[in-house]
Amino acid sequence: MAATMKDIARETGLGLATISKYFNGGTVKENNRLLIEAAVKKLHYVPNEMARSLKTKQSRVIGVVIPELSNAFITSIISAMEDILRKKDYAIVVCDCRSDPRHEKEAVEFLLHRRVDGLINMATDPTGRHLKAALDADIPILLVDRLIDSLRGRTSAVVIDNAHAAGQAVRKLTGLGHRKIGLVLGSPHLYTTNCRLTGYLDALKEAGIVPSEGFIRYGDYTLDGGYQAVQSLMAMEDRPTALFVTNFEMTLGAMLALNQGGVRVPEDLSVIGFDKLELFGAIFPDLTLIRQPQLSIGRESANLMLDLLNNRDSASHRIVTLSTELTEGKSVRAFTEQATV
Amino acid sequence: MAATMKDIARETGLGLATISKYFNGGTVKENNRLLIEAAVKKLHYVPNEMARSLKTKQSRVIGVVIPELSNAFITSIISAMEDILRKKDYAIVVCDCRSDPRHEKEAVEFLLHRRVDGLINMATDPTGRHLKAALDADIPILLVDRLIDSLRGRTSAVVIDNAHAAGQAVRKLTGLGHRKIGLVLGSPHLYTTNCRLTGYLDALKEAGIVPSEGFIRYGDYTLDGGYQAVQSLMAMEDRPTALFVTNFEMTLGAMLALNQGGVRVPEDLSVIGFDKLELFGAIFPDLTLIRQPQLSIGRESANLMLDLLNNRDSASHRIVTLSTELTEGKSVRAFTEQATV
DNA sequence: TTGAAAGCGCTAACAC
DNA sequence: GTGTTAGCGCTTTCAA
Repeated sequence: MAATMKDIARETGLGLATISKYFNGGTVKENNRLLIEAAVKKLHYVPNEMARSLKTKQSRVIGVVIPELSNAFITSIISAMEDILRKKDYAIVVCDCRSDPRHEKEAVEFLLHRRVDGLINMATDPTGRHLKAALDADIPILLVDRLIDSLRGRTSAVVIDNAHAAGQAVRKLTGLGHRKIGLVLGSPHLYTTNCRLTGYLDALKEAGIVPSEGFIRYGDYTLDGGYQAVQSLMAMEDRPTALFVTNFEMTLGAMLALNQGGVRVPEDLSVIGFDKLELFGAIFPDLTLIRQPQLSIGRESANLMLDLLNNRDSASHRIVTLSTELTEGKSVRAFTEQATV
Repeated sequence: MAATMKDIARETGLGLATISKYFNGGTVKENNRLLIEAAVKKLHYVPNEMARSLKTKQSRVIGVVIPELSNAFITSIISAMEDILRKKDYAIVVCDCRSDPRHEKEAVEFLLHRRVDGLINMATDPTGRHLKAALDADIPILLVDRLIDSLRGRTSAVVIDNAHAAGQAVRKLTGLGHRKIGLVLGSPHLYTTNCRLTGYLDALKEAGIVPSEGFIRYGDYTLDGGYQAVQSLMAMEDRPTALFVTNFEMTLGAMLALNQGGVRVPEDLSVIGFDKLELFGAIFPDLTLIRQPQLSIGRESANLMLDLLNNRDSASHRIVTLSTELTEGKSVRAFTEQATV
């Protein structure tokens, strides 16, 4: 059905090689150029990228495996990546593995069959087993947001400085005199969870505060999890005077729990949230929060991948660490005795 | 580098065809099966989907062109689609055109080069010009959420009954005695905007109410647009007693404007919103709203596309219209004189 | 500048 | 059941 280069060769009376050269930016006699262009129009010729890929051994496709597509943090990163990659004529095929390691592994294999030139992964499986096949295939792998210990040196990565981010928040709070600081973390064992916990503990230590297990909750990075965590935190007899919540959804959940529980922010409780996504600003405009640079994460990832693709030989794996920012709002105030009433 | 079928043929001493048959589910002698499997393991053989595509003239890729990836309504549809498509071994490559018709056209061409087997499009360009090339290429096209008049009969589609949806909302309101009903629409000329407007007008007519231009606002389907629209609506001297907002983001914006403006819902104003997305339920749990079945939209789309792919011959284009649901909340009450104070 | 020809990795007749 | 072979649409030497 569809016209091929052969068709346009016949139509123009030229050889295949000439047509090919024309499409690849080679020099062709003016006259022949016109001929070719006319034939292309006439026959609705569309180059077949698959055939080309077979020959060049480059699919110009990057596989992207993520835990969840319906997550604003993730989609904003992907948008930024796609922008850059598509400009370089790379397509991305996104696989949402629903935070299921089994699906994740299948997704990687699926993409490998399709001969993606590279793989970008926001890993669900912290062991990195799902990437074994990709490692074998020797294509560049880029981890985003979450590092995998066992793969150190074998992949590149773009992450934020999680420990520092948590430290920023907690130091802000201790600086204001708070000593009982609640922490709402994501699922245990997740890379970001651990890092943020470390940052929290370090900052407390700095301030000479002995951490209390009771102030630490795991909220699964979900709205509901954050809601529950904060409810239980507020139900303590000796409850925290300040709170640091470590992702977007949980911060939302936390605020809802506080609103519903009649806890005033910052009068009764100082709160620092996480991730300034669009919706957020609108809903809780005055929240103090730690902002991750999603745009930069996406851009850096795309550029790093492009780099990796162009320097296949060198084992040039890098870890890019982006820093976060503390956005001042009005949800934090200095600790005073009365505040805890 | 990567092993090919030839390699595993050599390794096993079998013929190419046998290997191929093995991979395509043909019957192979038990002994040879074992041989092949061993060789696959040993050589890390991974089938090359591109070569296969070249031969079979099927890429098993569906292109998806959407206006915006960072939109929860859209991503929830895509997730549902991907689930089904991937089970049938189809990949989707998603292109986010940022609501820009030029990008949209480029995206379609980009996908056509890659020889996608089908195209799913939530159209930005209402003229449908961007799909011309795809029509020429004679691949199945499926419109989602937005119909394109000029393409009637040449594409399939999955949409909701927009007019009915708006009617449901407005009838609810008129049934409760409201006669001054504000309407916040998306961008003018968009398919859904028009349909929803029609539904609104029809329902008013039914109730014997003469529509007032002043009660109709265009909010661009954005949070900000909704916010502005509602602010201006509330600033009217003779303001509406009820409000229907026609998408998720704008409903959010509307609620924020109302909260900030000190307008009580439903005491001062009855409100019906749109799209029950996860976050929403948590933030405004008691909102009465029109719910679109995103999951079904995604599933129907995937299944319809699969169908189209399998019945290439028949001109079996269909439009599937899904219905919406009115979810009762507490943001609506009967009109009383005092209410408008 | 142009053309002929080989081959990328696979499938699908067809013959054995 | 299995092997031989001819392409799929393109790129890329190599000669002309």
